[in-house]
Amino acid sequence: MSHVPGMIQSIERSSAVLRLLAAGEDRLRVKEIADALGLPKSTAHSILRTLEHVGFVEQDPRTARYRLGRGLLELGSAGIDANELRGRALNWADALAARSGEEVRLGVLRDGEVIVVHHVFRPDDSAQSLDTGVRLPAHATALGQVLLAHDATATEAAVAGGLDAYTRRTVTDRRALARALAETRARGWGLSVEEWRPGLAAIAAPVRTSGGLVVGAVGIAGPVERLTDTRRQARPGLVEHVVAAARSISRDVAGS
Amino acid sequence: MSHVPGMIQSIERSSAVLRLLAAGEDRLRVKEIADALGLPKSTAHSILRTLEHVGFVEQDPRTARYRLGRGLLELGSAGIDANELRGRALNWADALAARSGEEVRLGVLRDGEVIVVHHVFRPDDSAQSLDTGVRLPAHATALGQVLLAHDATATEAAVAGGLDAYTRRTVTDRRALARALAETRARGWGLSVEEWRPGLAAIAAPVRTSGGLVVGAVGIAGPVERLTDTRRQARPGLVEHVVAAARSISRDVAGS
DNA sequence: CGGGCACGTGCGACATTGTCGCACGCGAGC
DNA sequence: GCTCGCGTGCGACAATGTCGCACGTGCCCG
Repeated sequence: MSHVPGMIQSIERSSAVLRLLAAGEDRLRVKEIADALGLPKSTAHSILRTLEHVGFVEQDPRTARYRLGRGLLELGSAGIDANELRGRALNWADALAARSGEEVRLGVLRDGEVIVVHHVFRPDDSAQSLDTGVRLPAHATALGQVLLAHDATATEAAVAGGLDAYTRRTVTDRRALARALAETRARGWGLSVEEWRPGLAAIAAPVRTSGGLVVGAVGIAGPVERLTDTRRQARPGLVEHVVAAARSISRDVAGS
Repeated sequence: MSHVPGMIQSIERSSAVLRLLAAGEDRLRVKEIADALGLPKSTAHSILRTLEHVGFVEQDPRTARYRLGRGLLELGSAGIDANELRGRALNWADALAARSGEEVRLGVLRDGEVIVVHHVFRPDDSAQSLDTGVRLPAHATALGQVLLAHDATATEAAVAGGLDAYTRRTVTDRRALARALAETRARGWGLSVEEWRPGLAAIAAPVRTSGGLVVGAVGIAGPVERLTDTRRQARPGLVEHVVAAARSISRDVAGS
């Protein structure tokens, strides 16, 4: 563990810990980190405890292994919060509802659930209730699947907490969820067909910062027969509207 | 400046400095950082000097202002390096060359330039030279513009270092470059028409980690009349191939 | 089932290190 | 030219980081 006189040794050591965790795919234990850096176990533990406290490192309670924390990863994005996200998304969400003819939701991931931070009614006069502030299960909704697709930590927590069934089509199997999330990442948008409510489908796409981090998702929801074709695949025109709206919001967020 | 007993105070302070620099768009001076955190100027300076030494902070020598450093931003990309990126991209790049009928390049941003880490020849028998290892100007190439579009620090450095003209169509104006990069971000791929070499055009798309960070770009290059239509816009079929290849590579990177 | 071992955690003594006042040089503004 | 504000670095010393040790937990093996 190299130290240059005149530099603050404990800060040098903490940066070495962060680099070590970033360099490998495996999570590491206190002992492994201490050995790798040539530090006594107690010293390494003190550093990790502090890094955990400031959010730069996270420890899996089951395995006691450490990895980089969300607080560090978020340093690359300009700390955009839910209020700012809504402010940036307002007009685009209205436009999306008008174009798609469906209701629109904007959501963020908090404590393993989707929080709806903005909701636009379907443009017709049907009976609708305002959803803003509502929490939705991440694994059973298109918004949630888009957000989970780019947040491995939250996905693990969701799987560990159990994947509840809301309909007989809800994805409740860990491997099936992983497949759905991989597909969502690959095509750039998510689809949920009767996983949350019978008869309802939803399409969602990620909102990103200029650094590319996913900080929210925007989507439409409506009856299955309107959102999907006879093979229960998303209708391309609607996908295009959702993806375009997500991009527009992302552009606004990036300019902030 | 809050301190919790039992935590290493100097590490807490260094994390507060990093968060402060991440929170605002402006670079900050020693004095401003010290005042914002309620620390004596000398203490703040010691922390910044160490953070600079470990690469987590950089100081502009002309203005003495500090910003987050590349060493910190690279921690978020899970230490994926150029070799691993090439390994993940090999087969997809071959497939892209076959589908598009054009040559393919995979690039990463290093020291303000694009380094070609992988190059696939055009499937015909025309004369071609291997480009692997070559450095290309970031602002004048589609690969580079995609990478700059997601790296504000590198963009500023490029602008500060001067935007050289390679053809009469190269973007050399700061504002024009910002517009091109915003457009690249918004549509999810980049286009360069005779900006690097007369008669040549290129289309590129970003390769991302599972967290959404852009760690490379993949693209095709060929004669203008083949890559663009009569209005010098990218041909949609080719865009589709490039974007699909970037997604496939991203999926492989995310699974690593 | 019991014992041994490895590990993570936390306490506390004390040596070392981080803190921070001060001085100086530089640049900008008047 | 003078003044002021700032960044930088030196060095005294108080505070803090270091780290050995003890303990509890979980796992493995006989």
